[in-house]
Amino acid sequence: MVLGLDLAGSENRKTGVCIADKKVKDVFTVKKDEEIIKVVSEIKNLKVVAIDAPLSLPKGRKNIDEKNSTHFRECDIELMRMKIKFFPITLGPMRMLTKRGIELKRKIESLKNIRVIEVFPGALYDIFKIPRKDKKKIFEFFVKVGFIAEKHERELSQDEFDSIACAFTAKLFLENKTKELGNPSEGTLIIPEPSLFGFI
DNA sequence: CCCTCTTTTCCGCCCGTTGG
DNA sequence: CCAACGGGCGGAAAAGAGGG
Repeated sequence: MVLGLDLAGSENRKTGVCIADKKVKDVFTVKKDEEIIKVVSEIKNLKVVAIDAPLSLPKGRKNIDEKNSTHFRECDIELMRMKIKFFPITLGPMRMLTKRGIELKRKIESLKNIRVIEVFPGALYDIFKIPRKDKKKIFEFFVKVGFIAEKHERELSQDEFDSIACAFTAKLFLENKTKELGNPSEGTLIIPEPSLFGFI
């Protein structure tokens, strides 16, 4: 099983959660870290947790709040070179999200031996040429690749779609269909193998 | 629920200047 | 006279706060 999390920066906002293996089993939202930990601990045979949030700091930056000119990790620079747009981790609310992501990764890894990876739905959408905010197109893509059923009883939110994108990236990761950006000693970002476009 | 403002950074584009 | 370089400006990216 894999778990996709579209992490919010604050516990007052909704975090998208997607539980899947070959297909999506459940999609919902939660708010507190405590609830996320509960979900993680209850899933049997959980292999990978894929989180949409920065899970590391650039080398040369000890603290996220420190004001210095280091704003990017190697994986961020590689993303930039691929012309995939994203917000720097030092931008306003992103600082909060980064702190929460790093802390959550630590909590999950201390819980049991689960691989926690950083992912980015925006990169998945760009690689597969789906408009990032077009829920209809995103839904159609996941139906086409056989990850979700054609009918869903409820309209899903953007947070939930993003969590599905995280879970899908985790599934590709287990199938060795992903690319690891950056340096493992600093922290890496897992994205779908770009050459998959058109073959999936 | 929705909208608007703010945050940081880089890229792309246009225009002006400069040097060959 | 024209190409090449560079500076300035606008836009885009994710998310929270605050107000409707």
